[in-house]
Amino acid sequence: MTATRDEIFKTLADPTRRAIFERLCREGEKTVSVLTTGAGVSQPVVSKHLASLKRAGLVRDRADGRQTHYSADYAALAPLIDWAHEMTGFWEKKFDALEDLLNRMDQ
Amino acid sequence: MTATRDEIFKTLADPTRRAIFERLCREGEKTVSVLTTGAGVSQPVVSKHLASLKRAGLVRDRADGRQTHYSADYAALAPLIDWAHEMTGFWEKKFDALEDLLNRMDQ
DNA sequence: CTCATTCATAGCCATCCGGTTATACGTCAA
DNA sequence: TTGACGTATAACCGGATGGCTATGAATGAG
Repeated sequence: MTATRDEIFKTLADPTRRAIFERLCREGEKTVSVLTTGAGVSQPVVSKHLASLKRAGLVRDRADGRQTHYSADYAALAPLIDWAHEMTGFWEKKFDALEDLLNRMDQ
Repeated sequence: MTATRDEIFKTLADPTRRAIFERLCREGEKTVSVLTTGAGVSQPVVSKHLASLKRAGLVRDRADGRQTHYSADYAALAPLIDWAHEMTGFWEKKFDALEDLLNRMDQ
């Protein structure tokens, strides 16, 4: 369930897979056949990528007769955003420390 | 120079490489030999990862005698953050659209 | 029932990639 | 100059992975 940061990064690293996820984000719920048109790869490949995305918690699937509807799970991006903000946060800390130092030197 | 989003994702996908970047973010500038201690891999591997990070614009290097100092370039994370926010943004738009629809049905 | 449709899985292959050791290159010390 | 040190590169290897085709499984249509 709780996808690791590593899984999320690895899953989004592939351009084809990221494009599928991006399309689900932009256009909402889509079936596999619809996603296959315009994906540039065969249907089995799309299914495999969707399975990866699901494993990483990035998409949900909903069975409906013989077709499966996939949709993006936006909340799954939170760990990625948090990590990035944490990393840039270290920079701000250093900047603050420098500022403090300069202020102290000023006095 | 301007690293593509794909390069950034691919570069950060590897755990070892991401750990090196993370350490540079947390602890600031470090030499290759220092980074090698605790990296869990050999020095050539660290050098190769640093070259990848540099290619993606995630780190800078500074030559100093026979050692090379590497440091994180925090600004390089911006495309990643922007992309993630854009993706979640589509969700908010849909939410707003739903809200609008409900409001209109209410009238 | 029969056949088409939709999707997932299996099996295969080529390529990529992260790891290794060996080595070359440049720099500082003696 | 000689040798030790720090780093980058070369050559190589095994495993992971993204693509394909073929096929199976389940459902809907006729």
